[in-house]
Formats: sequence, C-alpha cells, structure tokens
Amino acid sequence: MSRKRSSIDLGSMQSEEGMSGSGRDEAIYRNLYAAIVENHLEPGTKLPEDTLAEAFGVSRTSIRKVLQRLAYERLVDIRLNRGATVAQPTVKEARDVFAARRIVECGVLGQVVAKATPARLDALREIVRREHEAEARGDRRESIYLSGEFHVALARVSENEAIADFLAGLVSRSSLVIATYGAPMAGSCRHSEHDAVLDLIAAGDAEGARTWMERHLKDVERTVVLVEEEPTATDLRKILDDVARRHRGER
Amino acid sequence: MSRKRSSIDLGSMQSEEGMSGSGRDEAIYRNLYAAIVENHLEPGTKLPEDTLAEAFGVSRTSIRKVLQRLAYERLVDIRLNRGATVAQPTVKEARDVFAARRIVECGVLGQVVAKATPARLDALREIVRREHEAEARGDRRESIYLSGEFHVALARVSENEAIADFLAGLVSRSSLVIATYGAPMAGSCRHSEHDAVLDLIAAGDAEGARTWMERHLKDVERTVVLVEEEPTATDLRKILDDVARRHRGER
DNA sequence: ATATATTGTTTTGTGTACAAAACGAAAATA
DNA sequence: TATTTTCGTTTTGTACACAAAACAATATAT
Repeated sequence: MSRKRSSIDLGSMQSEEGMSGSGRDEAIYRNLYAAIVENHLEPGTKLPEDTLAEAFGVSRTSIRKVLQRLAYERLVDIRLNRGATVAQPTVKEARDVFAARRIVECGVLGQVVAKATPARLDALREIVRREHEAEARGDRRESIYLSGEFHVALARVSENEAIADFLAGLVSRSSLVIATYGAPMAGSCRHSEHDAVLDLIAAGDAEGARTWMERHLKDVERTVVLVEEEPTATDLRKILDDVARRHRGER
Repeated sequence: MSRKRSSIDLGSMQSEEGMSGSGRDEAIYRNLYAAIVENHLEPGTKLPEDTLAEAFGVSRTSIRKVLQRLAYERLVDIRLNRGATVAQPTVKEARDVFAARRIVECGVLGQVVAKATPARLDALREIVRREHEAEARGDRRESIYLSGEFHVALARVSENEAIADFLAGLVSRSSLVIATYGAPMAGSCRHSEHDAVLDLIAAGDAEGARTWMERHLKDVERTVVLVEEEPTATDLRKILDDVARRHRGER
C-alpha cells in the first residue's frame, strides 16, 4: 500500500489555444506564478529543480522551461550554476516598475476611453465590487490580487495586447515589490477609489482620468516603497555589529 | 581527413554579468536574434531544432532554450508539436506595436529630458551621424538597424530599465513588421529627422519633443503598415483561382 | 479524378544519465 | 580561535535516447 508521495493536483486545462507549451507546463507555470505573486513564497526563497520536479510529478526538463519563463518575467532570478530563487526587486527596480506603470497606464487611457462600452465598464465595476467585498472582510491577499486585476482589465479595454501584456507583467512585479517592501497593511488602509476613474471614463473625460490615474499610482507607490531598504542591509548590519562588539572586547 | 561540417563561429564572449544562461547560449541567442531582426531569415521560415543544433554545434537542449526565449519576445512562433518558425506579425499586431511605441516613447520623454546630459546627447548624435552615413551609401539594412538603435538609446537615457527593455522588444518586433509589410524602400525614402528631437531635448522642451515623436512614429507606421495584407491572402487567392479555372473547364 | 486511408520518415516532447560546478562540514593550519 | 583546505554531497548544465505526434508520399476507394 505504500505509494510514492502524490504530486500536486494541477487541475484541468480547458482551452489550449495560443499556448506555447503543453497544457501541463502551463498548469505548472500558473501554480508557481500564483504562489509567487500571491506571496506564498517569500522573495529570496530557493527553488531547486529536483524539489519542484518531484512536487509536480514531472522531470526537471519541464520545470526548467517554467523557471526560464518566470525568469524572463523577472519573477524569479536564475544565476549560472546557482539555480533559481524568487526574485527580490531592488529599490531602483521597484521605482522603475511604478514609473513604467504611470507611463503605460496613463498613456493607454486615451484608447481605453475610445473603446469603452457599457458592457466593459460593467465588467470592471464587478471587479471593483469584489474588491470592496474582499476589503470589507479583511482579506488582504484577495484585495491586492483584485486591485491588480482591475488595472490590467482596464488596460485590456484598449484592445492593445502588447501594452496589456506588458502591464500585466508590471503588475505582477508590483506584487513582488509589495511582498518585499510593503508595509504590513499596505493596499488596504486607503480603501480603493477605483470607482472614481470608471466614472471619468464613462463620461469620456480622458484627461481627467489621466490625472486621476497619475495621482492614484503615486499614492500606491508611496504606501509601499517609502518603507524601503532591508535586503542586504541585514547582513551588512550584522557584520558591522560583530566588528564593533569585538572591538569593545566582548565575547 | 573527412571531418564533420564545422559549426558556426560564435565569436568570443566578454562580460558575462546579468546573463541568465551560459555564455554559449547567449551567443547563440544573439546570432539567431540578429538573423531574424536584420531580416536574413524571412518571416515564416521554419527553424528545426536539429538543423540549428548541428549548425551551432550543440545539442537540441540548448537550442530549445534559445527558441523559447525568442518565442517569449514574439520573434519566433512555437506551436505544439509543430516546432518554431520566424514570426509573421499580423496587421493587428503591427498596429498594436506601433501604438505601444507611441505611448512608451512619448511617455518616457519627460524623464529623458530630465536626465539628459551633454555627454549622453553626444552619444545619441553619434548614432544619428552613423545613420546618415549608412543612408548616404544606400545601406538600407544598417540604416534601419541604427534607426532602431537610436530610439532604444534615447529611451535608455531615462535610466528606466523596465521601460527601455520593453521598448527594445517593441523595436525588434518593428523590424519584423517592416520585413513582413514594409515597402521595398521604406525607412530610407524619408531621410531620418532624428536630429530635430535631440535639439528639442537639449532645449529642455519635453512637450515639443513629445509632439515631434508622436508625429515621427505615425509617419514611420504609415510608410509600413499601409501597404498591408499579403500573408494568408496568397493561399486563399490561389485556391480561388484554381476553383475558377476548373469551373471554366481548363486543364 | 477526387477524396480518403495507410505507411514510412521526420521532428518534436519528455525523461534519464553523466559531468562539472557549487555548497557545506570536518580537518588542517596559522 | 580564526582562517583556510579538503573532501563528500547536492544541484545544476548538457547531451542523449526513446515515444508520440506531425508530415509526406503512395496506395485504395468512391
């Protein structure tokens, strides 16, 4: 009756169009992606190929492909002969990501306003509704996730895939930034004002929507990056402390 | 004396920092990248793993990694069980890429103006100079290449890596678009006015630079995409012709 | 004659094997 | 005691092998 430890259930794949790899690879990718972006895996966590291969019940070959893809998206870091770890965005990187979001999200709003329809706006309001719901019951993870979803869904209204896909990448990196530098309750303190921008868009006020979005993104960045610096500082600090202690003749 | 056909010389690699894969993979990537972007490989060309593996003197494993990366950058197309081909951007894709470039390149100009220094502007003018030189001697390939270089180098002045890398991807895709839909002498007819934007930037006129850039990119798009439609049309046309001929009782 | 079935060949997908590099702990040295 | 060296273990990089899918060309049937 002793059976090998069962592998992770990857769920069922439905539509398989436009996918580069096999359905299974895609499923593994989604799992890892979610684990990283939803902050179940702390930045810096090592991701050994063997472990993942066993966990998902495949060979290292498939895992490698998935890790390469995540590395390209900057969600994991691969160093030569050293394997993969969950990425730890630097402060500079974090700033770049938010600056990029300002440029892209504000820039695309013209097309968004042009292509907005009542049906699409309703779909967006539905996301905001779920966002408030999650916020109300204190589900921070879901709240952050839905906030990201909103920004991406908004961009997709423009029907520009190049821009929307790029923004999706920036948003997932933002999640990593929040995980690394975020204040304990960032994102939930100031309850989301996403409804406001939808009103402006519905009114056809592209310029107003732009200034609103610029403000909103700067707010988000402020609640996050300003808590900055921690990563390598720990090691350095410990070393300096040790040196000082030894100088004082302790121990 | 019969020796196996020698493999492609990959040149020498110098600095190897910040590279995800081994130096050899990177070299292979660069070669294929250049071959595609410089239009030595026509869009739609099949890229069989075995052939590439033998050509570069490595196993399929390494080739696969490189192809995956190029697929992620949308320069090659990988279909399940069907292998890789040089990507053939659709018209919609082409429009998206140019729209994205307008958003990104105009959006980043604020930071570009803010961070511009005489030294950096000189480096940009040097690129423009070489551009004119290539143009003067009728080297269309080099001219197109340097034009792309200019746009990317300009964006890099902003020191926003996220934005600059994204733009680099858009520019390489633009090359593919030109290869697919470009008029025979697109890009060289209207000799590049890149100097003008540098003057505006040097003068600190961000708004002026933006309107100039918007205009410039719309011009470029016009010389290219408007010649549109050819890809699947060929097959369909041939079929219809055959049907018509048969109907007429010929052959 | 067109359309369908069949079969042999080519090419891709994925697992496995082995060499090289990095890591960690114990032993040697200062 | 602190540092360096060495050696065994773990983990990654790359080639290779085999199965499954696609492709191409011929044969068969309508």
